[in-house]
Amino acid sequence: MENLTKRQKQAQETRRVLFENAIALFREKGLDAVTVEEITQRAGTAKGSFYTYFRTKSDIIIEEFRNIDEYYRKYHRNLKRYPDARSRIIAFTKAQLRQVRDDVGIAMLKILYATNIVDLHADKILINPERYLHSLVREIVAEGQASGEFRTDLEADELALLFNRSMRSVFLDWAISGNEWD
Amino acid sequence: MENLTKRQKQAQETRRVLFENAIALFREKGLDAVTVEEITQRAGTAKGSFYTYFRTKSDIIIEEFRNIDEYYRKYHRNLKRYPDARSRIIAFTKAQLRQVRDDVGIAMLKILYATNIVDLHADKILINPERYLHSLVREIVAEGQASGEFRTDLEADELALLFNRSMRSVFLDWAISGNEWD
DNA sequence: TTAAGTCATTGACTACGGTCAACTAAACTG
DNA sequence: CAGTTTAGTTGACCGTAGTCAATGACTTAA
Repeated sequence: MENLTKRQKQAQETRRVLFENAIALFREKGLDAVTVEEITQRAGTAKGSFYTYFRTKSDIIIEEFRNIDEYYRKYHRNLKRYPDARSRIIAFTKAQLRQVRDDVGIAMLKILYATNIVDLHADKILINPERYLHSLVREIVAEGQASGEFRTDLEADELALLFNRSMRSVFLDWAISGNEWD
Repeated sequence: MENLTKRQKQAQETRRVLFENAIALFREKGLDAVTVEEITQRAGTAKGSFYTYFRTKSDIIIEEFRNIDEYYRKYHRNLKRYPDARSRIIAFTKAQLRQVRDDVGIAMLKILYATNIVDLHADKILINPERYLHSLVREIVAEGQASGEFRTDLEADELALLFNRSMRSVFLDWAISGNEWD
């Protein structure tokens, strides 16, 4: 962190300022109501600089979302309190629903799904099995299979994929409808 | 159809010509590579006219998709050949997968999902339970419940919703990934 | 027939996302 | 240290989606 040249430090700082102003503005007014020019003005840079650090306006959202795996890492410890795989997966499901509803929010959810669908070059973070989220679910599933709680006619990987896909479908419906909740 | 004034007939014709040229161009080059100006030029109208009849460029896709319920209406008759609800729902699932893969295509699928998520004012055709698709599935489910093939601890409506949501999640993953298929 | 009213049509215009050649200051090099 | 290279920054510029005030052909009513 400290063996950076003055130039690199400044570049990092520019990036940081752009990112933070962008997030703040998006939270205030939503992605569509914020222009890139507005972001760069508030950050005190030129419009072009934004595109030095981010491919598109919605890249900001993807980047913010990437931080969210942190949440799951923390939550992981919590799970040990539950005695069996069944109650763990239920607790996890509830936590995920709560987290998406309250922390991520519908605006960000919409942008995430839309960007992942439309943008050919975006990193497909929603379906990427490298994500911590996936290995966490896979782990619970494998435990459940070992203890005989879950079916074993499918690989743990595959079962975890199906589980995550189900969650995605719930979020998709929520993103489309824009209200109702269970 | 025939008690229209000359003006109304012409308006309808303008709309038709715009729609057909738009669809043709989208099939040739894809939504993003086609400009609205290009569509209106080929249709022999001014750009503004496009927006008299369609709210946005992608509205065309939504309108085209609405015709697709026709497919399910036709398919419905086909289902009587299958003896029980279980084989019917399996046949229907296969038909739907095939139809989306071959007839709808990934490009249109992407636009459909993205528009339904992003556009607040778009009609939410994907999750609208008024669609023929929904009542078809609901019917098969109800039959299966009556014959004891399917669980009855959930309403037929609810089970049909879950079924359709599952299908959507498969299509969503396909739309995001842009390739692999099972 | 004619005058008033309506509404499809038009294209110049705005606004915004994204590009890129020029600029400049920092970083190397000898 | 001066000369050269590198890379972060800039803002004028481009292309396109979507808007809207003006137009005039069609409709209606008298």
